[in-house]
Amino acid sequence: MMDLNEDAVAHSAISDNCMLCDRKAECFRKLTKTELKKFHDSKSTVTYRKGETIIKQGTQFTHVVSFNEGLAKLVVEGETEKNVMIGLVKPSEILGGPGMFENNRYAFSVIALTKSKICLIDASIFKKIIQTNDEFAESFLSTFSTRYIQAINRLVSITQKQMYGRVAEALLYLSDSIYLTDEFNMDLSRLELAEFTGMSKESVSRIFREFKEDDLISTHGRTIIIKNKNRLRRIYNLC
DNA sequence: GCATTAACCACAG
DNA sequence: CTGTGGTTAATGC
Repeated sequence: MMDLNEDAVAHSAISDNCMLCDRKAECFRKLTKTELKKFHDSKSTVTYRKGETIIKQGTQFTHVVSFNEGLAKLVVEGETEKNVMIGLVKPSEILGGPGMFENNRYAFSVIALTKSKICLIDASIFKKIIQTNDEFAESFLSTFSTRYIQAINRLVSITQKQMYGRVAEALLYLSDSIYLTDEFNMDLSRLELAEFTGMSKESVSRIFREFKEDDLISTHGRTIIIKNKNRLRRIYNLC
């Protein structure tokens, strides 16, 4: 697994050449030179700005996405105006998902939260290599499964936990799985935190205020400092 | 009944 | 977009 600390970022390189690129998703490291060249010859590299839609739910499944730089949210668009956020996406992960084998439509949307760089890979070539290279297939299945489990966990949290537990969960997720530090710049708006926790944005605000009053966290602008992670964990487990 | 949980609304910054 | 206060409805002692 690649980490996000400054050193790693500074020393890793996105290359236009797939063979040299340090940022490609894990499964591509299992490929032979010939296979990798097939991807290289057909891929396109794209940069998205904050707020741009990288994958739109419901559209034709034409490409698999290698997410190589930035931060994005993975959301399911429901019947109402509100989205449900399954989780965040950071480098380097392969994004495709269930639609590729099911109805040939993307099952969710992916939206950039910061400037992001990705590679678009032809889905038919991707599927072909899944059939011929089992190590590649297994590696892909592994990240696929991680998302699947995450989606199930979101479902359980949103239906069974109460608000304090869900906000604590969001903070722990950001700190432990995304930013890998207890002090970070919050890239999610209150509305997006509401999408993640399945709450109203007002309730998110209220609980943030209470967490600040209880000295569990502090904020300076968009910076969040987690001051008492053990108590947050307790709240997550109990509520 | 009364307390708790949490969404919706209105409004100010 | 963010934060607050008031209102309201459902659920649980």
